[in-house]
Amino acid sequence: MAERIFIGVAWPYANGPLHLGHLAGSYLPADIFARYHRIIGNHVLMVSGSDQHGTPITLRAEDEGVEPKEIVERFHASFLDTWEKMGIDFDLFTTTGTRNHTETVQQVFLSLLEQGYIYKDTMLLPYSAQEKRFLPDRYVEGICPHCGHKKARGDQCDQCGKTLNPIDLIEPRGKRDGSKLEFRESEHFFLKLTSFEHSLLDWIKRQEHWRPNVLNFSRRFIEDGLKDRAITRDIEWGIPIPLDGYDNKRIYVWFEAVIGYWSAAQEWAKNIKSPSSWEQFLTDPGTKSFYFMGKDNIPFHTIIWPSILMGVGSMNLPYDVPANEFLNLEGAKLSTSGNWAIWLPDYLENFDPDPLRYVLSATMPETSDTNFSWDNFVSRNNRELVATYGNLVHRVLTLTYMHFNGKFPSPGKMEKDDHMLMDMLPQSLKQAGERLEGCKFRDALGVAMNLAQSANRYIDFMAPWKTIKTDPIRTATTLWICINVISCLRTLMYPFLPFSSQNLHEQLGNQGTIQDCGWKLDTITPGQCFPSPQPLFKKLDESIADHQRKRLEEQSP
RNA sequence: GGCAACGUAGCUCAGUGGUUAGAGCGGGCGCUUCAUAAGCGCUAGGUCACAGGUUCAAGUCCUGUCGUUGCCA
Repeated sequence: MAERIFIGVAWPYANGPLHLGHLAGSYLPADIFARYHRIIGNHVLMVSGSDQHGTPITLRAEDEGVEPKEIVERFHASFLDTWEKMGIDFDLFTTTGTRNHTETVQQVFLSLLEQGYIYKDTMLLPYSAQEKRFLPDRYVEGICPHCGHKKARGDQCDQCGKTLNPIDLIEPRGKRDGSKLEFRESEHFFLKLTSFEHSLLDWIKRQEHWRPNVLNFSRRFIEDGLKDRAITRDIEWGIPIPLDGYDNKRIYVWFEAVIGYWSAAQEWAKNIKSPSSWEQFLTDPGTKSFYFMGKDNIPFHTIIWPSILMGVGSMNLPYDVPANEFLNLEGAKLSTSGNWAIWLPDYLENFDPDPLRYVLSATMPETSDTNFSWDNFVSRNNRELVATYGNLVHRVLTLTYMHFNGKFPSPGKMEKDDHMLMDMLPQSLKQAGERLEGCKFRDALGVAMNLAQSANRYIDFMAPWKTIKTDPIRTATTLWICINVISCLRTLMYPFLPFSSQNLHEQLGNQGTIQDCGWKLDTITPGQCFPSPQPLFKKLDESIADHQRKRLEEQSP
């Protein structure tokens, strides 16, 4: 029976283009997972959207002298383009800038307020008499109390790396005009996380299928004692508080963005003209929900979002939160501000999507931080994608095309070696399926590559290019089996390599989409025609690695 | 500074307390010629960060040190 699977993916800030870290950490694993569930016949709803609020966006807008709206529209368009070219197939990728999202957030806010899960209190905040307003943490500058750095920001010191509050700074000043700041009381709304402590802990202790890092981190986080957190700020760019008298304040992003999962599901339901169908995905206890993100985002999905859901009531809590660790680049941390990143729009101008999907899947930071290097990219493309998988397909299809006139042959009597390889096909589908369901993506890809290798061994041993001279029936059997392997690989690789799998699907003489074929072996029909074979992947010259690495070093200051 | 993790072959990464620690790539040697000079076999390569401890048995569990990462103060 078909299951329902809800997939929420972290919302990227619309203040710059997407890079490799976004893809490896969140969007690629989510897409692989979604494609697998769709091809086995489950009902999938995968949503996300661009996060249009938050100070990084207002800062960039001020730097460029434009309205925040202009920034977010530019990058939202860029995101949509990247998803399409990269093959990240959302059911909906919306934004936090929709009226629907504002209404949903405000309803949740009021619901929690009525139930006493949100309350009012005052905080001491930096106030600029010059600008006549409270300043966000990042607009405050001063001397770091730890290392004496003169230009520490209100949220963090870049020299010693410590996180700060504006009130910690010595001689705090406004970042833009350098004016002296005072601290004034400001009224704000707080989310009463303390009231969810017990139910959260009970719930988390039962999530034994979670990744150890996610589970341990979340459990300790709660056991150390939760603190109520302010969910409003003195800013003008964001979602208004749905009460009179708070015109200069907005709901803060970390509360509002996670509610996007809900508003996106509603928007999707409206789009398909079935406005209540979101409920099946978010409230039906039979639906499993998965949230994909990087490790920096864990507490928002294992503590804050579940608290909101518990507070609202009758909502599904996350079934799994398979957060990834981080991807490094050429041995160093990715840095957006330092321009140490591979930007996806730039990548896509020079390369195909599947090689990157392959390399990132093979080195996905599932259990610890991993490293991406251009050397490794070129090497894995050439040695694994092209040589092991692509070349297997090409050698089998060209041999068959040559000797059997572009038609699949009829097999003769099957021997022991034939059965051994054929038996691997359903086994591989089963094994890879289990690993995909458990979010072990590297392992699942390994199952597919292992099958390709076994087929290479088999064809070498059988040497159909020799037997064709003496035993056409033996040759027909060998190639018929190899084509079945290829047909199976087309399915196994589909979640990882959707473009080349569809290509192979067509090279095998099929119509329609591979997704409609299901997660099973389509045994080859003898006599079926197929077109003249074309290589699935391009071999890359090794100088490309040097060239790209130099480009990276030059772009980084 | 507190919490959570990570540290394994030249490189990228696996490894549930239980033989002699694995895979792929790269290196060396050989075979093959259908295929994008692709494929296959054999082989070398390790103080499992370091130091203690628990155990019949530790890469795995515990303590400390060093290094890296994330969250928090």
